[in-house]
Amino acid sequence: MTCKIHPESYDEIIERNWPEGVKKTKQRIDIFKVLYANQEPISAAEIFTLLNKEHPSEMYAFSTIYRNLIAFEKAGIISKTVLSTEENALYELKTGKHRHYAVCLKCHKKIPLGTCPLHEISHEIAHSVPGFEITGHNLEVYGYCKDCTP
Amino acid sequence: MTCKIHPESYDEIIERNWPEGVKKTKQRIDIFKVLYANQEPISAAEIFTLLNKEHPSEMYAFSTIYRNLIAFEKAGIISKTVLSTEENALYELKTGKHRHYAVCLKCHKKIPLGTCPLHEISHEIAHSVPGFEITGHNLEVYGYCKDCTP
DNA sequence: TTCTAAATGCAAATGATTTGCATTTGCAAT
DNA sequence: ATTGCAAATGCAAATCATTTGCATTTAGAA
Repeated sequence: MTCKIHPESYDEIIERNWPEGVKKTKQRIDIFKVLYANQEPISAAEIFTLLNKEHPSEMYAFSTIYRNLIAFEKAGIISKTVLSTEENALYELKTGKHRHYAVCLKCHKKIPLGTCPLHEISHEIAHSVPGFEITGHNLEVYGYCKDCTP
Repeated sequence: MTCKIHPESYDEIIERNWPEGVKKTKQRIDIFKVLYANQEPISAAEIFTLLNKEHPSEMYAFSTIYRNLIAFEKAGIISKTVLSTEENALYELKTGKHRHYAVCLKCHKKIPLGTCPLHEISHEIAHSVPGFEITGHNLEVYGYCKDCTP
């Protein structure tokens, strides 16, 4: 949570959230910034476009972006999501609690569900597949957002 | 439901389930049979392998399989599922009610959940994204099946 | 400042899925 | 049954997201 009286600089934010054992490079810092600035999960292609638009002189290679997204994911600070309604995988900084989205089929906006609706019924789900050890789940709600109601 | 006294032949099953306006070809019928015989959702690659193993003399092209899966999906008799834990899209004949699976991360077995756990809480979900018109959802539970518990 | 393992950029490889096109086939009208 | 034509097929080539190999650059420890 940003504080109005002592606003955090990116340097401070990065300092405080940087994962242990991950070398700080210009590219990684810039990818982190894009993820931090984006309130929605974002694709590698979008990160690529943003970075190369923002820094027209430099080059941020696709492979670098993918490799670093994998590095961040392994380090545990971002999560990767694959949605059946999106052609690309999406990445976002972890917020502590896992999150699901309502995805607009038209404009592709992603609206976070306030809470995980499965949390309260996790016992029943576990009960319905006896002998199966559940380690996680994915949920994707789709339809049309307020601006795109057909 | 198959009847023991008058077991249905594939011909009868196909006759009764064939979608309106879809031309019957050898390849389509064989793809249908594979889908019908499989209790689990199956990938295009698996269908390809099964068909070409079963009919070594003929050739079932990948493109034909994909095109016909699309045709069946458009005709409304199969559903396509994209799981974040599987590299290929999966297809299955529709059973009337939609279904979700617990997917084993090791052996990739898919165990159907008895009921959709979201059905009973659909109001709350809808309520949590006001103004959003929900048209569907995907749910994927993953972990380790009884034979693969680590 | 020096050194080395790790990170980068680029181009080429991958792997699932799609598409173009020439040939074949289902099936409706004869 | 035969014919005709739109639709379906097989094949190869194209896509498109993602990954990988390799020569070069760079972060950061010594």
